[in-house]
Amino acid sequence: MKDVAQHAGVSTATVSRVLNGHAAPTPETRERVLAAIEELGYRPNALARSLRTTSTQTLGLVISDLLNPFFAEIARAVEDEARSHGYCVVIGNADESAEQEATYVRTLLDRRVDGLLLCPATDDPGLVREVSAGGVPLVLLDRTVRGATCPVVRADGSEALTALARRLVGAGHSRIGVIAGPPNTSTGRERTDVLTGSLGGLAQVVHGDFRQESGSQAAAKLIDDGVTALIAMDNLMGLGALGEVRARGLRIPHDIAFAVFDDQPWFPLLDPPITVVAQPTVEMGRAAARSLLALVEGRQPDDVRLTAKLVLRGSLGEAEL
Amino acid sequence: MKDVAQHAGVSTATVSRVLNGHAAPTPETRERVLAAIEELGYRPNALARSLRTTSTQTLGLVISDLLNPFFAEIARAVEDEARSHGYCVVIGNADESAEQEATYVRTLLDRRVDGLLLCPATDDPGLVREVSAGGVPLVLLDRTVRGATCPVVRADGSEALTALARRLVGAGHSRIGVIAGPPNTSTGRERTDVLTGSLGGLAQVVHGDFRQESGSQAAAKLIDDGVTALIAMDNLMGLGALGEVRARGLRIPHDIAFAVFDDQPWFPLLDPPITVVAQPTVEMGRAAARSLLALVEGRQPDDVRLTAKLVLRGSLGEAEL
DNA sequence: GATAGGTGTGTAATCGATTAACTACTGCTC
DNA sequence: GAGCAGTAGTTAATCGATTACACACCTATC
Repeated sequence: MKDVAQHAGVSTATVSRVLNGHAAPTPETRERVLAAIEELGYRPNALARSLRTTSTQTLGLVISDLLNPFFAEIARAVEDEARSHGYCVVIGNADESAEQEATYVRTLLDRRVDGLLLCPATDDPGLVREVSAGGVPLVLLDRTVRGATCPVVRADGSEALTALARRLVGAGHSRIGVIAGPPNTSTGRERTDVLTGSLGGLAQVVHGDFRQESGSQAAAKLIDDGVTALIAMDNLMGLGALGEVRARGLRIPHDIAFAVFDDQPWFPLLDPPITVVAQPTVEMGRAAARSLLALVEGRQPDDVRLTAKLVLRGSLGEAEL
Repeated sequence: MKDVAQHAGVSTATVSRVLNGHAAPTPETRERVLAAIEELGYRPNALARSLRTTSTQTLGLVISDLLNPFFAEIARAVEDEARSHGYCVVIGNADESAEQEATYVRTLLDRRVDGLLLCPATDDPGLVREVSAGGVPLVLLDRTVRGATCPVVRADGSEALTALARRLVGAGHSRIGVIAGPPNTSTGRERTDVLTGSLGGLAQVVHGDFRQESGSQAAAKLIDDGVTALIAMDNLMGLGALGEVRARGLRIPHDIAFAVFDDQPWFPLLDPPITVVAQPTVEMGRAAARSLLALVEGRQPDDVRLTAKLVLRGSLGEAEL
């Protein structure tokens, strides 16, 4: 910057003003400065700028698993929305580990992100409190924590799950296997509660960890127990469960009815196509980014609750008639 | 930091020394400083530190599309490897747009990432030159550019593709549809060249853009042209093509043979499971991160060329016998 | 007991921007 | 022509760390 100033025969203050479109400079001075910048190929140092202004134009996003297409899609949407507002997104991968999550959150805070988007790995409010105490804008995404005091953006699957349950019961299923998420995550617990609630005593629950492997194990156990329907509470566990079903040569929906919470582009390609509860992932991501940006700008956004929809495709068999 | 120093009755220099495990401080002083840090909940400002040290402990990763599981997996691997070396990764989404790619690269440079990992959207070397001119360590990933002078990490699919071609020809296919990537990307061109080379005049090529939609369109055109086999050059176009095949009620492999470059966890679940050329994505990501870190540390890593493998699963029909 | 060599800390410059406060100049009014 | 307003640009403090250099003190040595 000093070089540019010298080159243009002005002070660094003037260069800075030109750069930031500030009040003062004469068109003529402006030209000179811009020419010098061009000539020297000068680019301002964002670190120095941020240090001075205490704004990094950066949002942090900590998610559980980038490999999970659900989160990848969310990340993509967040990034899109943020960029359109001139913000960058730094993504942190927590790997469903509370410890790694905390590490990442702290790293991002150390780097002075302007705001933080968090898909908490557990419903323990400790980390959330820590962030709030630091005065950094925080929005929770997809999952919440106990006694959260910050805005939350999530999908509500109750209606869709209730409808799904009603159909299965109506079609005469009496042993229904639920591959649930971890009970210490809000989504894991809530979805399962809704489902078991509307299934009465017909539900048989096995908890997984939102990963493929746990899905196949849970499916194996439930099939051994003689369930006639399987519902996986997230797409990765669904993938695992599907593998197990195939491995045993069971036909969907003839031998077993099947549904997954969370849609994927390849579900319609299966034979039969898989019935799902589809979450509005892109909208969730965008809404979360918008809420966070509002918070960063000093406004107080409301919680956002988008509704998930039941998409019938045939894998439930006669329950869909 | 000043507060901590005051609290511990020392100077900021001493605090800094304690923080960085430097030579000097007495165990006793150390204790006092650490206690003060603890008490005040002090966390150092990474921006200030980076400004001073000119090291951000951050790598930049610019990829074409986070929604493409291939890149998501790579991103994940890069992040993993980087973290294990104490580095953060900032991910930028270029959306297969050269312009957005350039914007992102510049943003990352402005933020003084210690190194940059790039999956170039086109094979135009302009951007790469710009980065190199800035003296920032750069490694290309998956794709290269014309006359690249920096290390490149990629998968070599020639052998697998040649084997695939031989099988199809051997099984008597005489019109083979190739859904190719954009000709202005190195992967798009190379894979197609290898394939058409070994297919002699039997190949019929339609170019897509590595997205699902272009895959279905290309498939439609090729099927209309009467091909008896389809090969998609990336998983998203494969997804699109598969949709088109299904929509027309064609059976694989009976009516049409099918293969995809790039494996996905759900390919084995299709009926029949899809034959693929599997790239070692995780290894690519890790290798790229390692190469970049080597470069950052002043060493000169070699290019890395990992081999992709043909995985036969049944979607080629008699070509697999 | 003066000198040299070590050790542990403090002082202050520095990284590269932003910006409040100030100065210098121009032009206008009475 | 003195006074005032307004404009364009400069000077220097500041953000929060790191670190070269200086300093004070202690111990060995001759």
